[in-house]
This record gives sequence, structure tokens and C-alpha cells, in this order.
Amino acid sequence: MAERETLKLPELPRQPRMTSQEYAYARLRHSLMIGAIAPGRAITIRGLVEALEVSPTPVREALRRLSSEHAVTVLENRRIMVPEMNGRRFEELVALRCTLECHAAERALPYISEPLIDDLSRIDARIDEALNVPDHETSVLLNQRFHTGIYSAHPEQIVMPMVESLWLQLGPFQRIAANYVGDYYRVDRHQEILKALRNRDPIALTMAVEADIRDGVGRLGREAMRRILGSEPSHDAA
Amino acid sequence: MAERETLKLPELPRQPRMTSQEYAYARLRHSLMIGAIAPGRAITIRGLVEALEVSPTPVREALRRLSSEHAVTVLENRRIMVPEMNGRRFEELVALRCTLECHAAERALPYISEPLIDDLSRIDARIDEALNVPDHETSVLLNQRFHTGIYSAHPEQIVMPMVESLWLQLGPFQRIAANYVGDYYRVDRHQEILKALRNRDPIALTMAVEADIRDGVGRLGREAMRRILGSEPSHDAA
DNA sequence: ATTTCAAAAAAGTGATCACAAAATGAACGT
DNA sequence: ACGTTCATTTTGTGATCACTTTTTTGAAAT
Repeated sequence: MAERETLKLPELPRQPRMTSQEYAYARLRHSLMIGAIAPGRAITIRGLVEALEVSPTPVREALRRLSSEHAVTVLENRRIMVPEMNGRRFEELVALRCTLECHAAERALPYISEPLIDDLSRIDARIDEALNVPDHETSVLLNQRFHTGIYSAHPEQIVMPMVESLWLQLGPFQRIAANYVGDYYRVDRHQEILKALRNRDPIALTMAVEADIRDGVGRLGREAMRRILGSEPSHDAA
Repeated sequence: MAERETLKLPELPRQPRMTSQEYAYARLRHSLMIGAIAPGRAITIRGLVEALEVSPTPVREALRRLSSEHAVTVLENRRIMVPEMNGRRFEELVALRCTLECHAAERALPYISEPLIDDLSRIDARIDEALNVPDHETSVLLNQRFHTGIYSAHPEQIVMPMVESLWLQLGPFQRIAANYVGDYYRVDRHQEILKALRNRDPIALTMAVEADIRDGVGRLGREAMRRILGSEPSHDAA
């Protein structure tokens, strides 16, 4: 049996007025979002204390926040882990992403300005670059900035945190999927989204957003799931 | 100016294996859900320490969880409060409830059993009783059990926590609204929902769920908002 | 070889205290 | 009367430690 591997988290600059708790939260959240922590991975408070170089108190508060966003799961025995992924949960997450993001896009549409569309167009170009490298972390983060840019045009934001919770839950598995299948396998419908935005066409917009999600993460994840389950049919993706 | 009023929270039995943090969370959550803490109300850790009779550490962890569910807001100066309500936010919350709960209901429909429908029917009868008393707390909690019963029939639950977050955010204002307008003012479309469930009719189901929300909380809240803003047009509902 | 059980180790929990940040309010000057 | 300044008070933050629960380990027994 292997000795306990110490958790290694991607670094993240600590902003000036940031509390230790906020720093711990931000760095953990970022790690999960880009898939630096694998599904099924056990998390210990003392382990994070060492990895993040802060005391247990802020670590625990950060973990409570992440547990409420379902980025980590608190088990019955109080142990904490990154949730496992499986086919049914994945389909449920993708379906909910479609529903929520279509809702968000449609309601944001009246607030979308021309300069914003230009910004989004520039982000999309950078996404294509990142997908060609391929640079998983950059493509994921830019893709999120693209979607966030649209939804958060709406001034009263209720839905955005829920969308981010879904991204957090998909993050760890999406990295696994990209490792199996390749990030270039992914396609996006960002051009269709941009066109719908320019035309102020809510129907075309929601169709494009749904297609983007289903043909993007959805297709990637399903293909990865198929290959993983094909090779080791005994357990879930992890 | 009034002296500092100590926060009085409805009691809640502490389950055997419950940690202090879980107890603090459960009791705070329950208080917010039934509107025992008003929108705009300032929350202090030391105040909760006194009210809940636990030490600061578990109180802070409970507050972090609730902040991630947007049941409380952490301000820039680190103070914590129950968010204020206003017309735009209210409409956004109701719209998102419709979208999310229609999604949840539709996906749960294949898993709805006849005995479950009978259970729901009995809950609905008790809701009518509570609305006639009127007993705000009971009617709210039973109404949630009715909806939860439907949505959580689906075995893979992603959407339910998000729905509960919306209920939490509406809870404090809903109590205010019921005080202004009267709980009996509320109507529900639970009979239509039950009929759609029995007929396994997804279209009728989503229409009934949407109508239930819009004609229920939606109508109550809008009417209350109108009266509150009508009498004191200077500030938000609180 | 497998099971059982007690001891040890590891991990989560919560109380406390010192410190830092923010709000309060009185004294002061304009 | 109004705003400014500064001491006081209140509040949030984080480190530490003692305690409890859970897991692991290894020896003894079957």
C-alpha cells in the first residue's frame, strides 16, 4: 500500500484584504474547478492545513462553504471527499446546466450590449487557441468567463451561483474526461450563441446554449464515461 | 434608539448524534425558512453564541454554510445580515423557482408512485387546514414537504438543494408578506398537480407547478410588495 | 489463514484566547 | 449645528489545545 500522498494544490495569489478563510476557499475552489483534485479523493482538514499553510479554523469554514455548494461531500462518518461521478449523476448535472443556463441566458438577453458581445467574441477566440494547445485549465476558465459574461449581464443575480455550483461539481470529472478523450475532442457552439445575441433572438439563443452544453461537456463526458466503463466495468469513474 | 434586542430563535430538538455545528445550522436554517428572522436583520456571531448556547466555532461554520446558500449575506465589512427583499429580486426568485421546480417535477414524474400520490394528497389536506387557521409556519413547512415529496422521487438529486436555497431566500420575506396580506390570501394549485401526476401528464404537471408558484407565493409577494411600497415608497421591504 | 479485540494513531469537533478590524460615541474645533 | 478626531467598545478572525470519534494496526485466539 502506498504511503499517504500529500495533497498538492495549484497556487493562487492571495489578494491583499483576503482573510485566511477566503484564501483557503478560493484556492480549494479553483483546484476543484480545474480538476486538480480527482473525484473520490479523500480530503482531510489537517492535510489542507499543511497544503494551504493556514490553521484548521479557516480550512473548516472553507470546507463548509464548499459542502453547501456540493463541491465536496461530508460523509456520515464526518470524513470529507470529492464526490464520485457516475453516468446518471453526470446526465443529471448536464440536464440541469441546460435548464439553468438557458434560463439565465434568456433573462440576460435584454441587458446584453454590443461592446459586451465584442468582449465575448475575443474570449471565444482565446478559447479556440487554448483548445488547440490543448491547455485544459485555460480553456475551462475562459469557457466559464464566456458564459458568465452573458448570464451576469442581468443586474439581479440569483442564478449565477447555482450555475457555478454545477460547474464545480463537473470540474473534477471533466478533467478526467479530457485526459481520456482529449480536450480537442470538445466542440462549442459559441459562434451560434454570439449570432443569437447579436440578433436579439431568445429562441436561437437558448437553442445555442443548450447545444453548446450538450455537444460540449455533455459529449465529452459521455464519451469518456463510455471508454472508462468499457475498460473497467466494475466501478465508477474516478 | 432601542437597546440591542437579543435574537430569539424558535427552538428545535437537538438530535442525538448531531454536532454543535449541525445543530446551529439546523436551527438557524429553520428560523430563516419560517421567517422568524426578518429581512435586513443584522446577525452577529456573539449574538448567536448566546441564542444557541454553543461556542463561536460551530456558529461560524453554520453561518458559512448559510452564506453559500445565500440565506445570509456577508457584507464587505464582514458583518452578516439577512438579505433585504425588493421587487426585482423577488421576481427573479419566483421566476427561478418556476424554472427549477418545473424541471424537477418533470424529471421526477417517471418515479412517482401511486402510494406517493396518496401521501401528497394527505399533505395537501393538512395544508388547507393550516391555511384556514391560519398557521403560517405549518402551512409553509407542509407546502415544502408537498413539493419536496414530488421532486425527490427522482433518485439522483442535484436540483433539490438549489430549490431549497430559493425557499430559504424567500422565507423571511414570505413571512412579512403573510403578515401584511394574510396567509389565507394565498391559493395553491395542488389539486391540479395531483391530477397531472395521476395522469402521468408532463405538460399538465409543469403548467400546474408553474401556476402553483406564480399564483401562490408570487401573487402573495407581489400584493404585499405593492402595499408595502404604497405606504412607504422610500425603502425596500424589511 | 481468518477473525476478534484492544491499543494506538489519525482525524474531526469545539472551547478559549489573543489579536485585528470596524463601529460607536464623546470631545473638540470650525 | 455640523463635521472631525480619537479613545472605547464591539465584532470578526485565526491559532491552539483538549477532547471525542473513527480508523488503523497488530497481537492473540480460533
